[in-house]
Amino acid sequence: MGRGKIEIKRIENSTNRQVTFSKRRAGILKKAREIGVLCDAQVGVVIFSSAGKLYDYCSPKTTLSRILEKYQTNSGKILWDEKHKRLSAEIDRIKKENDDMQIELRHMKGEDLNSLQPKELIAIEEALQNGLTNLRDKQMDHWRMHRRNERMLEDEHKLLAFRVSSNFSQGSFTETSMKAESSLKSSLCFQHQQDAKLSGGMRELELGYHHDREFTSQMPFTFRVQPSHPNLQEDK
Amino acid sequence: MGRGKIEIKRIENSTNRQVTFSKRRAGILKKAREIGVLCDAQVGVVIFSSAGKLYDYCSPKTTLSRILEKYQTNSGKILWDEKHKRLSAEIDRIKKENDDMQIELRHMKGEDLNSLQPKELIAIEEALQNGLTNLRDKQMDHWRMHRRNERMLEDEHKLLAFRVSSNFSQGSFTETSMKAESSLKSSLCFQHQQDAKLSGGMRELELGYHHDREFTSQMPFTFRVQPSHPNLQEDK
DNA sequence: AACTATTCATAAGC
DNA sequence: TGCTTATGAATAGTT
Repeated sequence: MGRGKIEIKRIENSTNRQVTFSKRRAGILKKAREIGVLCDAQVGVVIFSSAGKLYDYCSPKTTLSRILEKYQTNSGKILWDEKHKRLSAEIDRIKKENDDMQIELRHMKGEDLNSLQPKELIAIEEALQNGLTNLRDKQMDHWRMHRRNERMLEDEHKLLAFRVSSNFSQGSFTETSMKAESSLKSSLCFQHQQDAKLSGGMRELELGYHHDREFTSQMPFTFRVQPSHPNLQEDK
Repeated sequence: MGRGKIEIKRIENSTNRQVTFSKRRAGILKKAREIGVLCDAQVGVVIFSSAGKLYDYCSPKTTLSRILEKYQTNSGKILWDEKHKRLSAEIDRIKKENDDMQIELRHMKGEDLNSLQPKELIAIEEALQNGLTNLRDKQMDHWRMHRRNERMLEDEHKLLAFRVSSNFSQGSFTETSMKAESSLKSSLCFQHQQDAKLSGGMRELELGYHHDREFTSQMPFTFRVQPSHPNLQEDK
């Protein structure tokens, strides 16, 4: 389509090649635009001149990224770089891990058990039983800590009550009152408090329990016991 | 360039559009090939029809990947960024899901309970208890199925034994022996077998259990019972 | 799918 | 590069 027919082979004259490139490039991009409009197609074109200059076209309402993404899902060919491969591989890996855990979790909740063999059911039963044992141990720990803390506060309360009363009656601390206090200390399980002070943050943790008024009602009935001092007042 | 000039706008007639698409697509791909040869250019073309079908062209001696890589370094635009971000976001999302499940699973196994509040412990305890209940229901189902199958086989065995013995003693089935068999059938829990036959594939399933010699040893001790006929021989 | 009348793209020349 | 023009290619509408 020109003044003469040309053979389709590399144009050796560089100027000529450059001119032809410009004309044909414009032609292609125009055609690309046209087919997009006429036929409602999505087109992406990337052209590099022999000099390495870039020209491109992409249908409006989309991006090269999106077209290429679609290209990949559609063709199965992978255009992206190593990093993306790694990301995709990781997604696949995590998804699988996820599915496995989901299944295990369902099983632990007693769901979707139909496909399992008796042997597998036993394994799950053991896991549940084991979990329950561990959990109840932990609950027992909590409970003991709570009880110990309660006793400590009781002791402190008695000690303070003693100090206040001797202060009122004598006006100051005497050797006698100190001695009496010391004796009171050892008669109470005061050592608990010393232990707690040594273990730093533990103290706060334990006090935390005391302030949680819901605690007792939350204890499972298995561990709920009668208070040893039914008349002890809660501090307000 | 056809019988008449056309306006560059979407062709409404779908057949027409499809035909035009085919023609022009071929034209573009041909032009792409030609400019590559004539002008020593590198070309990549991706076209999606309105139906979503993919057509593409890429200069020989290269790949779309390489062209697009060059596109990115040359244009500064990063084609993958969008996709990359989405992948990373998805990874984060799945990982979080994963972690949550991991934690839940640990808790269900009675691990890592230290940071939990008593209230949370109770919730887990309930989940475990519930799981155990569901699981044991399922085990009970299995067990019942197994037992039923066992009974059926026992009955069949008795029936066959009866037939064989009357065959030997009388040489053929007499009315008397038929009557006796009928009476034997109703005295046995033969109805079970009839039920099973009605329910198609169930029979195979149940027989499967009988062949699983590990079954009994796998039953949790809670459901393991004494055989009702301790002297019944297993078939070898 | 083929045909063909037309329009379009473009090679060569300036 | 841009413009012109002759010519071959592409293709719209038809069969």
